[in-house]
Amino acid sequence: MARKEHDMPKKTFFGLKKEKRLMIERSAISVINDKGYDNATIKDIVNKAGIPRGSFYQYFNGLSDLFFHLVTRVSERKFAYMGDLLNQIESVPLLKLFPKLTDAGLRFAKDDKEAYLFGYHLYHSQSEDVLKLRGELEKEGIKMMEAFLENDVNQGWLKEDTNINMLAKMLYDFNARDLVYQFYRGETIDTMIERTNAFIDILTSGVKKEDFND
Amino acid sequence: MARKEHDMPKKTFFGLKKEKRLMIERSAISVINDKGYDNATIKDIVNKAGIPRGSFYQYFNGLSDLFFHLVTRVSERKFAYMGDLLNQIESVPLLKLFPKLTDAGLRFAKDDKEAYLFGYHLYHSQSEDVLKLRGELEKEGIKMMEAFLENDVNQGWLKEDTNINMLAKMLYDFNARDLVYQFYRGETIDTMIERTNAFIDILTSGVKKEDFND
Amino acid sequence: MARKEHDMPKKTFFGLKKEKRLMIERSAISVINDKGYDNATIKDIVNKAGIPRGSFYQYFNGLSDLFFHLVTRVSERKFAYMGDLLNQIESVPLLKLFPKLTDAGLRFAKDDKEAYLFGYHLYHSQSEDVLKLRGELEKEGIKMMEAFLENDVNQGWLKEDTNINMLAKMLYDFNARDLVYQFYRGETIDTMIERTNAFIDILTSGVKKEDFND
Amino acid sequence: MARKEHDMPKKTFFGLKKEKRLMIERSAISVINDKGYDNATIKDIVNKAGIPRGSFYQYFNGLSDLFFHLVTRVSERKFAYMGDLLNQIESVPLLKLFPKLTDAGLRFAKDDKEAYLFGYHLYHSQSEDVLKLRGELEKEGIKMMEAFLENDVNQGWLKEDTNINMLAKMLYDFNARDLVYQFYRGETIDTMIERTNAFIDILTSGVKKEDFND
DNA sequence: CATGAATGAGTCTTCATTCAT
DNA sequence: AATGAATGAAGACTCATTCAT
Repeated sequence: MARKEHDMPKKTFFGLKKEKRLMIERSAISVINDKGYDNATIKDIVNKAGIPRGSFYQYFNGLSDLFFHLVTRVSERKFAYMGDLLNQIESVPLLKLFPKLTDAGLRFAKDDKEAYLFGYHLYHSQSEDVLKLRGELEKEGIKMMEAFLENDVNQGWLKEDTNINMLAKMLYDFNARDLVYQFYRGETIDTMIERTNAFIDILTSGVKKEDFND
Repeated sequence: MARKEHDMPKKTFFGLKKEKRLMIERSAISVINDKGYDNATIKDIVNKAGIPRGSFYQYFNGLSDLFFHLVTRVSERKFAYMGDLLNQIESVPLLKLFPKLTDAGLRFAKDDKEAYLFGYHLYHSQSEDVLKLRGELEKEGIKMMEAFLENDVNQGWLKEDTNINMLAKMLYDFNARDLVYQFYRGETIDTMIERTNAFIDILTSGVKKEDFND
Repeated sequence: MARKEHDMPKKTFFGLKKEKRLMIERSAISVINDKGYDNATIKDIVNKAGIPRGSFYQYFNGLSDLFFHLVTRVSERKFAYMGDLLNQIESVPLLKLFPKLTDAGLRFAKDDKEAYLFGYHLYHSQSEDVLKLRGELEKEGIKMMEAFLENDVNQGWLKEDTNINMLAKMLYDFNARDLVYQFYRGETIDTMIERTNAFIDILTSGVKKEDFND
Repeated sequence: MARKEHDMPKKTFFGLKKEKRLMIERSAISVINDKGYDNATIKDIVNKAGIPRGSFYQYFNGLSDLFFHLVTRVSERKFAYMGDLLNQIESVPLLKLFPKLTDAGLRFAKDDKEAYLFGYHLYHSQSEDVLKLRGELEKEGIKMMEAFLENDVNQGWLKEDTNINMLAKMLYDFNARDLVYQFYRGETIDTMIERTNAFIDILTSGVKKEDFND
C-alpha cells in the first residue's frame, strides 16, 4: 500500500501548528463535501481556510495530496471509534458485531458530521488517482471482512457454502458507502440504526418463506 | 417526473439525421465514461463527435441537457431487454426473477458496453442537477421494487416481517449501481452472473447456521 | 445626403405585406429601445419579430440598414405631426412657435411611445455609421433652424448680434435629444411641456436682473 | 453615493506600481474613447496595455469596475482644475463664473485630451450600470448648480421667477456633455471658448428684441 | 518560509453570417 | 423567396501553478 511520495503532504504541512493544520483540513473537508472532489478547487479551499494561495503549494503538491491525507486521517479517526469492538471479533459472528460497528461509526458521525460525510467522496470521484485509491482501500477492507467471515464459517456460525467474498463486499459497501450516502441525504441516525438491523436480519436469516420454491 | 424544458435537447437535435444524432450520443457517452460527468467538457465531446462547437449549443443548452437525455435513452434501451420478463412478475417471486432481469441487463452490456457503463455516472456526479435526478430515479425504482415485493409477501413467498424497503433498496442498488461498477472495473459477464446468484442466495436463505445464536 | 445603397433595406423588405413590415419595425424599435443600438442583436430582433433568422438577411444587409431605415421612418412620422405649424414659420418668431412644435412632438410621443423614444438612440451609439448619420442629421437640422432664426433677425424680432448658430444648436438639441431623454427617464408629458416653456423663457428674455453687472 | 464593493477595482490594482496603474488607465481610456463603452472589450484593453488577460481579472471584476474607477479619477482631475474658482462662487453670479469654469475644463482638455474626452462616454452608454451612474452624477451635479443659482437669486442677480432647475440643467449639460461632444467632433478650444460665451450671453440677456411680442 | 501577484491555458457561450433545402 | 440549421470567430471568465519579494 506504499504510496508515492507525492501522494502526501510535504513535511512543511506537518510542521504547522496543530491548530492551523486542523483548520486547513476542516476547510478542505467542508469544500469537498459541498462540491465533491471533482468539482472542488484549490481556490475555494484556500479562501475558506484563509491561507495564502502560495502556501497551499508549500504544503501539498496538489489537491490529491490533501485528499489522500484526509482520507487517511478521517478513516483513522473513524476506526478509533471501533477500536475495542474488534477484540471481540473472534468470539462473535461478524454479523452480530456489525451493528455495533456501524453504531460506532454513527457515533463518529454525531461527533463530527463533516468528517463522517467526507468518506462519501472516495466513492464518487472519477479522478484516476481517486479511483485507484478507492480500489486499493476496497480490496483491503473486503479482504479483512473475508478473514473474519472465514473464521465465522470455521466456527460453524455460517453455512459452509456461503459466498464469502460476496458477503464481505455487501458488508463493506453498506458501511463505507450506503450508510454514508443515507446520512448525506439527510437520514437521521436512528433511522440508520434501524436500517442496519434490517440489513443484517436479511443477510442472516434470508427472506424466503417455506413455499417460496413452489 | 416531468422535466423542465431546459433539461432536454432542443428540437434541432431531434431534427438531425438519425445517424448523426446517434453519433453525438455515442461520443458523449464515451467521453463521460472516460472522465466522469463532472470532469467531462463540451470541448471533448464536440471534438470526439467531430461537430463544430457552435452546433452543440444549437442542440443543447448545456452538458446537463445532453446528460439527462442520455440517461433516458440508455435506460429505455436497457429496459427494452427486460421487457417480457416483467410479465411474469406477478407469478414468480422477484428474487427468482431477479437473476433473469440482471441477465437481460448483461445482454445489453454485451451488445453495447459503453451504453451499459454509462449508467454508472448517474451515481457518481456531485453536480446538483444530477444528484437531484438520481434521487428521483432511485425513488421511482425502489418504489417499483417495493410493489413487487409486497405482492410476494401477500403471496406467502416472503416472510411477513421482511423489511420491504430495505430489500427493495438492496435489489435496486445491486442492479443499477453495483453490477455496473463491477463491469466498470473489468469484471467478466460470467463472473457477474455468478455474483448475482450468490447475492440472491444470501438474500433468499440467509447465511446463518443453526448455532449462530449460541 | 444620399446614402449608399447598402444603408437601406433591400427591396424584398418593401415587398413584404405592410403588416409584416410594420411588425418587424416595431420589434426592432422595441429591442433597440431596451438595449441601445450598440447592444442590440439581430438575434433579439428576429426572436421578438418571430421571423426566421435567414429572412433578416433577405431584407437587410445588417443591423445598420434597419436602423437607418427606422430613423427615417420615425422622423417622417414625427415630422408629420408638425407639418402645418411650419407654414407659420415666416410670420412668427421661431421661439414662439417652438413650444407648439415640441407639443406636436409630444403628441407623437403619446400616440407611439416606443417610436418617440427610439429617436434617443441616434444620439447614443458609438458605431461609426451611426455617428456619421447623427452628424449629418444634426447639420441638416441645425441649418434649418438657422435659416428660420436668420429670418427672425431680419424681421427685427431678435437682436442683431444673436449667435444664430449657438441658438439653433440649443433648440435642435433640446427637441431632438433632451426632451426625448427626459421621456426616457420617465418624465410625464405635462412636465415636459412646462420645461419647454421654461427653456424658451430663458432663451427669450434671459435671466439676469438689473444689478447683475455690479 | 457609496458604491458597492464590486463597482471598484480590487486592492491588487491599487497595489500596482503607479506607472503600471496609470498605463492601464490610459489604455482603457483610449480604447473606450475609440469604440465607446458598449463596444469596448476587455481583450482590446489588455492588448493595448500589454498585460495578460488574467491580470485584468486580478485587478477588476469586470469592465464596469474599471469604467467607474476611471469616471471618478477623471472627474477628480478635471475638478482639480476648477478648484480655486469655486471660492468666488458666493461673490459672483454663476453665469459670470461659468466661462472661467469651462476655461478650466478646457485647460484640462489641452493637458490630457484623452482623459477629457473620456467624460463623453458616461452619457452615451446604454448599459444599465452606466445609466444608473449617469443618473446619480447628473442629480448631484444639477443639485450643486441649483444651490449656486438660488444664491444668485437671493443676491438679486437673477430674476425671481427664473426656473432654477431648468437653468441648472442647461448649465450642467453644456459643461459635462455638449462641450465634450464638440471636442469629440474636433472643435478647437478657441471655438469652444467662443461658443461658451455665446451660450452664456443668451442665457443671461435673452435674444428677443423689443417688438418680439407684436 | 510566507505571501499573493502574474500568467496563460482551458472552457464556456453567444451570435453574425452563410448555405442548403 | 422562406427557412432555420451549420459554422467558427470572438470574447468572457476561471484557476492551477509559478515566481519574485
